[in-house]
Amino acid sequence: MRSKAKLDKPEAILKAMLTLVVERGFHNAPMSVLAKKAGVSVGIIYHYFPSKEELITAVYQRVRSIKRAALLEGYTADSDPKRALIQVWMNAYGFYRDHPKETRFLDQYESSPFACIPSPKGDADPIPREIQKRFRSRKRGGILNDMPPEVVQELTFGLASRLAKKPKTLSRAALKAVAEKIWRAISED
Amino acid sequence: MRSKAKLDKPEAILKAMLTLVVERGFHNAPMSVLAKKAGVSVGIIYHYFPSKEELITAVYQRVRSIKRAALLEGYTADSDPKRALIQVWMNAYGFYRDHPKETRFLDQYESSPFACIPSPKGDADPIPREIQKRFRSRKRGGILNDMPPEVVQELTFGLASRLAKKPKTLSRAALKAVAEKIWRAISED
Amino acid sequence: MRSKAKLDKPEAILKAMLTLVVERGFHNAPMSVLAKKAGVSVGIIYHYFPSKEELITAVYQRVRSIKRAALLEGYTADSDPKRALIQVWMNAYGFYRDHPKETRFLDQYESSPFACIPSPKGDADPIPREIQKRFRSRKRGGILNDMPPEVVQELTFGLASRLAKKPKTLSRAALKAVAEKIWRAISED
Amino acid sequence: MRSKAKLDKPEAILKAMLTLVVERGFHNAPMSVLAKKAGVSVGIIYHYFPSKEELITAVYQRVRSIKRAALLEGYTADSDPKRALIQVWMNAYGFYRDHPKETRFLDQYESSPFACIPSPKGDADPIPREIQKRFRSRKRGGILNDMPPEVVQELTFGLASRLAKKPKTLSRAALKAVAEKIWRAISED
DNA sequence: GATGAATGAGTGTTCATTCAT
DNA sequence: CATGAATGAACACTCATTCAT
Repeated sequence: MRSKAKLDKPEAILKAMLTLVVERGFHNAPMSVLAKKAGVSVGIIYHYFPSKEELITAVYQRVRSIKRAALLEGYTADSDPKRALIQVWMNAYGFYRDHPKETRFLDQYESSPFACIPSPKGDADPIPREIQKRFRSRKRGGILNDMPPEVVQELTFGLASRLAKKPKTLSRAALKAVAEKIWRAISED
Repeated sequence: MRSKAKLDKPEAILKAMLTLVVERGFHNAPMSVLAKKAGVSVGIIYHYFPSKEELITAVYQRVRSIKRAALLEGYTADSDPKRALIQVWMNAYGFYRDHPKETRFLDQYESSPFACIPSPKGDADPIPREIQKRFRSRKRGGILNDMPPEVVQELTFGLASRLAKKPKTLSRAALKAVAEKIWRAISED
Repeated sequence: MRSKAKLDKPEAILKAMLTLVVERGFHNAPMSVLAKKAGVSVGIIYHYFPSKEELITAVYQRVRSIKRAALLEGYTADSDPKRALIQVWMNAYGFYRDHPKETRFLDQYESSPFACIPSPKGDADPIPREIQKRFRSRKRGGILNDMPPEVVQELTFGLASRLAKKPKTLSRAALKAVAEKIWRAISED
Repeated sequence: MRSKAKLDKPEAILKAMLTLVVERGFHNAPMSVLAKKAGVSVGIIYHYFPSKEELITAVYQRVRSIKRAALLEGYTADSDPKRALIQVWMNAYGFYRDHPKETRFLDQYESSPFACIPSPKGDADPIPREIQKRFRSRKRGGILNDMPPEVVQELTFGLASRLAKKPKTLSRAALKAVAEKIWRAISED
């Protein structure tokens, strides 16, 4: 049994690429630098990932799934809708706040011509189905008012994402206050 | 008097670069391709712009100033605040809707590590001073409630920008309705 | 008027590649070495040739056309058939003897998996039409006996090519003698 | 006793390399692909062969000895010279016809700069001594006319080799006819 | 014997930039 | 002003070879 911690190379490579892209952009992230940063040889990167492009896509998918998990933390289907919404909203803000690298990476990836084709069905930032179903307009069996769903999504997750990127950190109280306002805007007629 | 306005080469270069970057990303926008697209020689580009990087920065600044003008269209300092806000809000949505290339360029530029150092003071999407002054919390001599200014900005321009990028175009009526909600959220206590 | 001899770069590149391939083989003929040998930069090679593969193909086509011209030197349609054949035969031997590099290149190219697809119609070593027509079996309006045309071609050009590659140079007399034998073999019944 | 003759790994490696080189050329025949094709690991190849180059040389030597055996099949020292020659000639044609991969390999190997140094004395396609001795000019104690031995070899084995590569298969009768002509050319004065 | 992860020098190719014309 | 041939450092990627297991 090796106690050598068995450096997980693909893992190290993904992490190093995330950092590198955030620091220097897709271009300016040469494989040679990546290798050095990850503490591996150039060759081995190609053992685990078929190309730079696919490696970056892999980073993207990894980050997305981490994010998804973070958003849903503590969420239960049976809780009070308002509480649930606020919970997820705070999760979102927290994620972006606590994972600036992941956030910057997502932004960069999603606003580059890369991302256009590969994710045709999923939204760029999809709320998992279950939540989507619940937070619908009353007309359609949900609990919200008639605002278009795009607007709702932007008022919630989109807003959390953008606020989290601002240099100023909002206090827990301020966040709650905003969340309340948002809740009113999307639930009251 | 030459009517060949086409001979404005710097102009042609800037336009071509905008398109190229949107289509192919910063990388994958070689100067040789740019030259062809702009109908000029490679050499002349360097006559007008000292480097690729500065050329891209020039495109960025151009686009920003166009955008700024668009946002303020029809705005007058003496109009009713609510009307004014809604006016600007609609301008913003309209700009993003009608200038998808410019919008994509801005996104790409601002989420790339490029932008980090050069514009340290200016916000990524600043509302011109005059407006900023007016739309402040009542506490600070403005007309809004106590929400932090970042939140206000995101609820207005940020929201307009994100909605404009969605595939679905919102009707004038829907937009108005959203604008009303937003107004309430940022002005009522 | 430049007396600088205006080094013809594509020309220099083709020549250098011919030599390089003969000396070291397709593999082991790196573009960097080629550039040095041709006295140009790596980049300029790609200005004139889209890829290494196409460059090699260009060398091939060039060599083939030089060879063709050499084979036909001194040939006239109205001369005595036997004299004509012997003339061309001697030309062939002479070409291979005097152009060992070109010969080696052709061999290497034509026996590599490269060549398989690109020249589907032309034979690997086609005698120009006009000659082909003339040297046919009597049955088909020519002057030769019934040997299959493949055999005839191999007994003439093929043989010349192989003999020319042997280390020993054959005397003019010996060549004539062989040519006579061949003539008999393909013309007498 | 294991009937799994397949376990002969060196054998499998040699065979796989032969095929690989024919299909893709010396370059483009990576060891990793070879390993997969031969059903072995990369490491084990280096257990049996010191390097790629020596492995290819081993393939070459193997093919040559197979070919030699094929050429001599049915040959006996005491048979009629003309019959013997025709026999060997037909063997040669048959070998090339029936072993296209081996033939292509030999061609490729012998026309590459590989082959130049290692086999300086042996001809590219040597007739075993015994036969060489027999088929000499009468002057030198043999049975042929005065043609240089290179010519004789090319008129016999060389010709067979080239004809066998042509797409058209020659009938047994046609082959016999050609063989007769050749016999005359090299034996009659 | 046997494996295949790991290495890193080497390859073909691109592209920002320069400069003779 | 204007051109585009020319440069060469830098890049993504390959592959013969090694070696810990």
